[in-house]
Amino acid sequence: MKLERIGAPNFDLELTLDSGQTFHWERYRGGFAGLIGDRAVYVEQQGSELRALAGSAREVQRYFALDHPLPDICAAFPDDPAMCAARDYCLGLRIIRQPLWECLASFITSSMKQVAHIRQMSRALRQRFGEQRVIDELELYSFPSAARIAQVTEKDLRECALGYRAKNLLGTARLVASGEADLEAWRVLSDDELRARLCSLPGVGAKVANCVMLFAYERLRAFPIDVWIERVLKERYFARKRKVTAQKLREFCDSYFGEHGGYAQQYLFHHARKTTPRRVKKRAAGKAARLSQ
DNA sequence: ATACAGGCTCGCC
DNA sequence: GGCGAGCCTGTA
Repeated sequence: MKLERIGAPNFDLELTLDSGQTFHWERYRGGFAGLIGDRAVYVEQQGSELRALAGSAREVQRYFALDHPLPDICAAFPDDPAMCAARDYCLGLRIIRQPLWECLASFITSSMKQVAHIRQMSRALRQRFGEQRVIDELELYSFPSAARIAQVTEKDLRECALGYRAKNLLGTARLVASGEADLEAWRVLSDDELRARLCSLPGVGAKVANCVMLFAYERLRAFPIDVWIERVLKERYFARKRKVTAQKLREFCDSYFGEHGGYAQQYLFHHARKTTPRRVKKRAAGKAARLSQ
């Protein structure tokens, strides 16, 4: 393989790909293989450089958001213990720029699923309905377009283990394929208008809409609140409060974390997910089980 | 085995 | 308009 060198200071490839933003990159040789849009890419990290086999270095730079001023963004985080711990843990984690449809579709399938499950569904959809791309000695499959998914049946999607998500994905694919939901045109909308449009799609609520805004539409204020973040916020920012409503959390996040709230969220999220000891989770589950007997 | 996951939606109050 | 239950499936 003949690899191209791409300068990538303040970037950690593995950390970024393992932070729950995207669900299809595979470890390959010393790096990762995946697709950027329709193009197969191999990329590995060597210190502050990437070595890539890709059609275009610009696409790689853009996808991994190497232009984001990461040190400035991190320096502007609120100065509190939870945030500082997350910042130190997540050095080089970037919010990437994904294709709109792929990101939207992936997060529609993510509801009530762990990362491992989401990856399986993504793989099944790609292998059945995507287009094959070969890179080095590896066969990859692109994420099927909305038009392609709009052609298949709910049963086909259920065979990809989507369960009740099949109906939502199909419904949204049809709206996008028909042009009724024009994802590209929505780029010009304000955050609030964009969120409202996204939430009008089947299978998309506030959480999924905020993920798509953050990971595809480059809305760096967007702050998805899932069960992990909710736990972190309640423990670290509302420790003494008894009752914290969803709306209170929402208002707090939007005002406290500010302009780059999405980055703050991703750092808090990843830190919590990777440092919460497994045995604590198990113990909590076991305790609940015993209590219910 | 069986509870539970990185939610959305609908029906009930 | 807030709250709870149901929805599918793979994993621990």
